[in-house]
Amino acid sequence: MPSTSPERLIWHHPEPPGRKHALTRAEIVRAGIALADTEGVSGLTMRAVAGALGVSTPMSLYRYVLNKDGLVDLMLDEVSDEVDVPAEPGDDWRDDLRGVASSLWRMIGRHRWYAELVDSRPPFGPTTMRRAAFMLAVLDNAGLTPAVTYVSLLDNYVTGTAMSVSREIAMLERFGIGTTQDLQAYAGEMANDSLDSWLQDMPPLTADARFELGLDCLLDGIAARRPVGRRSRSRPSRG
Amino acid sequence: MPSTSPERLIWHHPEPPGRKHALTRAEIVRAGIALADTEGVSGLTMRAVAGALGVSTPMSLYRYVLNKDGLVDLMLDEVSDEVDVPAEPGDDWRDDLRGVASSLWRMIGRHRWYAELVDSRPPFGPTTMRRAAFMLAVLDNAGLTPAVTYVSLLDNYVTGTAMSVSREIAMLERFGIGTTQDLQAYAGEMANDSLDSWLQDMPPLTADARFELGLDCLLDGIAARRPVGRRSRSRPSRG
DNA sequence: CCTCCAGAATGTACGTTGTACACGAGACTA
DNA sequence: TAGTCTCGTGTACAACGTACATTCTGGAGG
Repeated sequence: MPSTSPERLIWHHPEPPGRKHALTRAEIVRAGIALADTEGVSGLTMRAVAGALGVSTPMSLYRYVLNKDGLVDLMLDEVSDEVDVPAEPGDDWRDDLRGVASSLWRMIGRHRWYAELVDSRPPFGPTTMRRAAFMLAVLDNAGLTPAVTYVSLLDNYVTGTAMSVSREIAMLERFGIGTTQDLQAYAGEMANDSLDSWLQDMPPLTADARFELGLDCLLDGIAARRPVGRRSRSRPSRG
Repeated sequence: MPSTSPERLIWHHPEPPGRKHALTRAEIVRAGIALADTEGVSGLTMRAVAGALGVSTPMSLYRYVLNKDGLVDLMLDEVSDEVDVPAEPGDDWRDDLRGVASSLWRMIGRHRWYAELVDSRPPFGPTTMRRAAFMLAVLDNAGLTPAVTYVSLLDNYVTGTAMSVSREIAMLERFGIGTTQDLQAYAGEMANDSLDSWLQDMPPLTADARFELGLDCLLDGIAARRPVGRRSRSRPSRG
């Protein structure tokens, strides 16, 4: 149906064979990650990455990473490798899913740009797909279906919550709105002022605690949908 | 703590008093919404909005909407008004929350750019806050705490799921990846090929069905945390 | 050693974006 | 009718991604 020819993805472009003093794809990706960690998404420009590598022009990078989207894809997949994914599902599917989701959550805490960028790119990196495969196996072993939907549900929950936290941080940094009083100032001006009383006892929950709470809610809901009398299901092994 | 002076928000800039042949803030916002509906976020440029209004230069708009972020804030709040928010909580907190979340979901379906933009802006529009106030009242009446956390949880779920769907659509449009076979082609190349067997029975669930499923999971989890023996709680009324 | 050439880095340039600034035309007030 | 305020315009700039042509360089063949 799409009339234009499809865009190219970095996964179809292997790194060019290196010579002596050449740049490396890994080096560029590392520099991009470091830059995004410290300067945020808006600081991640091709010129800045080139500058961080001591290279005078951004055009040098294009040989290695295809284009900026390619660099972003590689960065996303690189930090995805920091997520702990067991080799095999364990005894308790809840523990397995909680573990992966929490590890992803902590990774995003170290790389806040991840949540902002992941939704704009197709999630086809190898480590991302490894995580998905693990979660699918866990759900499948537990007989929880539709497994693909649940994986997407959990992944979206983690990144969505991280986005929400990022927005709160940005609100504080960019608009100076952080305290309950600040919020009341805004709320009082424009909205139903019954909001005030709720904002008064805003949750003292940390971001981590809110994350855990929502994750438990989701897992409860998934558990409630487990077909009765169906403890596990085995997959046909493939050659 | 922030050293730079905080950015200005549109909510502090009332519309300038109009004269005869002047533009209107509402007109500009409508044009922006129409443009984003048809062209997507990338098509939403100040020049394009000006062009759609028959105005020769984008600078004309700046008197009315402060800057592009201001326009986006106004657009977000304008379409938020399409969400059905009852005046008062009803009998069943689940129905109330489901209703608002579903209405928000349908609104985002009509304005896909909403999910992409809402996370980048502080949610201080009047209609957005009205929705939050209603959900807080519902949760509070039902004795479900921490209410603010649950509101954020539900809102994030809706927008996060919409983002996920948007990404799938973009994948189809931009990369030509839509069918199960396409996905397998990518998965097979780079990842654990046990993925293939799961992708084979990818969910025939529609986006709407997936949304409902996840929403029910969340509501189940929230219900499971309701303090026993605590049916409802009344708020002190305020002058 | 020198010569040569592919591979690597550079410099220049273009189109697009948001938006600052100064100007001029039109409409309301006196 | 004269003056002032409001509003739309035109020009311009910095920063972005990146296409293209050019220059540099390091290692192989003589």
